[in-house]
Amino acid sequence: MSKFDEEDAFEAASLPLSQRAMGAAMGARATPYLDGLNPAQREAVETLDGPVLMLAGAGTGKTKALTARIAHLLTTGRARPNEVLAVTFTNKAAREMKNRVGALLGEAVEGVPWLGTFHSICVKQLRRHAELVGLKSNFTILDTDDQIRLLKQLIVAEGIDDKRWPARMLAGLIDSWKNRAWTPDALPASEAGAYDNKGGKLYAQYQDRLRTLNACDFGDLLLHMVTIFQKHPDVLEQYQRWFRYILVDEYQDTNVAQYMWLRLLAAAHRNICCVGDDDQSIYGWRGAEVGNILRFEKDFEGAKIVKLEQNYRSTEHILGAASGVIAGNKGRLGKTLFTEAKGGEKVRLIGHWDGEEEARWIGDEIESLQSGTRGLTPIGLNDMAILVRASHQMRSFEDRFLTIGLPYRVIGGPRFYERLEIRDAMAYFRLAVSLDDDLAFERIVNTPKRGLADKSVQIIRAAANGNGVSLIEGAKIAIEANALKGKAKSELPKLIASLERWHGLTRGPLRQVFVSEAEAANDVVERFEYGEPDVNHIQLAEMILDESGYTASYFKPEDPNDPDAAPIPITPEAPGRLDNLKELVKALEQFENLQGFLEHIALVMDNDSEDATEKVSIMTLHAAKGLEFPAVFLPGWEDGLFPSQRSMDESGLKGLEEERRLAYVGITRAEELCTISFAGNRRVYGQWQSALPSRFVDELPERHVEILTPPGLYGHQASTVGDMMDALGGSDLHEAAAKANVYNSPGWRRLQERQSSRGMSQPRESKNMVIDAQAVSSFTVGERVFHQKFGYGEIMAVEGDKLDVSFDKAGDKKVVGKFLVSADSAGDVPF
DNA sequence: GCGTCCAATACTGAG
DNA sequence: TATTGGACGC
Repeated sequence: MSKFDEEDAFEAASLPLSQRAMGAAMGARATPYLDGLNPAQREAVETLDGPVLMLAGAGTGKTKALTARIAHLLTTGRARPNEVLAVTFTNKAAREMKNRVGALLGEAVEGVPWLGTFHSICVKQLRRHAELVGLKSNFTILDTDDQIRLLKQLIVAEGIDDKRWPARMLAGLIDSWKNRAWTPDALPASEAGAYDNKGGKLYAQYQDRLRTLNACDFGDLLLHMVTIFQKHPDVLEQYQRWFRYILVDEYQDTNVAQYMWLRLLAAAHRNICCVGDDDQSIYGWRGAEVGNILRFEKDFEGAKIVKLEQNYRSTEHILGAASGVIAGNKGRLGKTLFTEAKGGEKVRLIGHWDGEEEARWIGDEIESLQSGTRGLTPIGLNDMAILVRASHQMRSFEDRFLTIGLPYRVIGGPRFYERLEIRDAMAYFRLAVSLDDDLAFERIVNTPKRGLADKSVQIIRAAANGNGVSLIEGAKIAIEANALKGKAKSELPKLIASLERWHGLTRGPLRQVFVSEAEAANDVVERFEYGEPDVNHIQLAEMILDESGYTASYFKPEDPNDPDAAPIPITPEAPGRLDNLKELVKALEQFENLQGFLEHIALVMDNDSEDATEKVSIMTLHAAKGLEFPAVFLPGWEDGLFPSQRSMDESGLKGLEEERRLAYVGITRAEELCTISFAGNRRVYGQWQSALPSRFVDELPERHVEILTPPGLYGHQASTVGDMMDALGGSDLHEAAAKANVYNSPGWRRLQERQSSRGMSQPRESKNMVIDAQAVSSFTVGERVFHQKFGYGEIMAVEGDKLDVSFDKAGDKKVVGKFLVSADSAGDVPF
């Protein structure tokens, strides 16, 4: 938003009431957005004054209610668009809400300018008041990577062994302190002692350092605003008058800092409407306090509580399964979701031998759903999603889908701006905008390589520190003092000259402009502004990437003697990096200048590219919150993976309950078809590990679940591996062995137990196909064996189920017996 | 100062 | 297994 819009907004807040009433009269329009709301939703929409807590279960139309509420505020003239503050957690949610408000209101009313994430709104505010916390309004926002580099410098300077005390750990601590709105001086003694007793000290140093760098991290955005509101009541009052109506999405995910920020803003008028679902609180690990939602009534006395309990999203079975799982949690606010939808498919459950098998099966399943075999209506790829617990699970799906040519998109993978080349390019842009951005300077001073490595940087840094100036000024001093040698001596002046030239091109010539009467009254005598620059920011960006030699550094000339020969990439990923840089430059088109762009990148830019082609979505359960799909796959339901071992170790029962909510979120994303799966074995760090099915599997109510049989074994009689291979019609031993052992995995046995206890039909002849456990796991020293991955080998030693095997090709390994097949029983199958 | 090799480490998760 | 960072050699 431009400066002028902001001024407008301030004026709006101070409009006389009579004029507002006039606006209301003129704005008395039809209210079509109220049609189709159920009584609860309608109540939530129409209760405009005073605190409202909307407890909205999954799929109960909460976004609909929220957007209708905004439309209602505006249409009835209660508020002008700039008097409404609407906060979300993710960019995606903000975008969605913007679109929907726009659609409800048509062209009639401009969207709500103060609709955004906590972070983006805080940046806007902090730019206005930066000086109150010792920053300039053009401060830079550091991402996690910058943050860790900076911390590392401080840690090393303190003489701490950063091996034993990693910077990441400190970053995590500081982040959690900021989430709880603890500034260094307010840090409880119990916390300050963390990190080898130096946590508090380093936190203070870090904040000082950020201030001198004119920078802040994500956590600071909120923390600084809370500090400002607390120390400068006049500023707070301004915003309280300004934001007459506040709406908050996903309230269950607010951390203490966000909660304080909201409470301060709403304290005067109390027109705050929070929407949340305690059952979907899945961000405890980053400081979210479910307590915030539980104590809403206490904080805002007389709050109206509206429960949205009718689910419009999922079938009866899906809802039943989700409710069954979440019922295992204690201390819920207690909502009872219901649906009028009847019938539909049960939640499907299937066990697999390993993660690859699971990926294969899901790939096949997606293809058959897509083509509508099995008499079902075809489902488009856009309507299917795979939701995983941890991002590393995505890999097996990507691999598989690439081999079968199934189009997919990964949502929320490594963010666009976190990529190496984007960060490098951004560092150049940051320097062009502000020459004293030391972090950016350090990043690119020797990128591409120009002979300015550690030693030169140390000299520059010493010169800068010694004179209390920025690195670029320090560099100039170092040059003056002739402190540099070799290549550095010639390259550094060139770099500085380029940077200064680019900086000069970010703006036009300085010229005197007219002083308004208002300014004159405030003793402004004269005023200068920069004119239009000679080159626009897009040309400038291209110029920087080109002249710095950055783009060229990814390529080498095919033929050094022929200048026209096509350059060839130095690494295989170079062309991709170049594409990303092009995309970066293209994104610049939407902005007026580099500065505006830099902010957008840091805070908003994600890589959910709106792509026209149909694709299956792959994402984490966290990223899936707020989304819905007709068909959802939930793989990897294994204890340790989901629920995550780490979560349980760190937070015990609390952690387990959060995992359970995550399961609830996952199941409730599905509209029609929900398929849960687990694998008995999975590669972790390249090592095979076996696991039991998730305890959440056992919590699924049986009447809502259908158990599927793994493929390939229907109706065949087989008693040996060889027979089975014949039965499978394949000569692939790997596959046959894998299939056979499905029936040995604990998960499979548990499935079977469940089936037989309910008197359900078992997969035919499965008993016969179970390879005798003894045959699989008892080996003798000297025996020849075969392993899926390592090939043939000889048993050297046996310790319980762990075997030392000397493989012919792969060398000596320790493996678990169940991964081995006796070489004899493997037969003479050719490989 | 730069490149290469080896060892340690990582895989919860968002802005 | 993939990546990364530090030690080491040129």
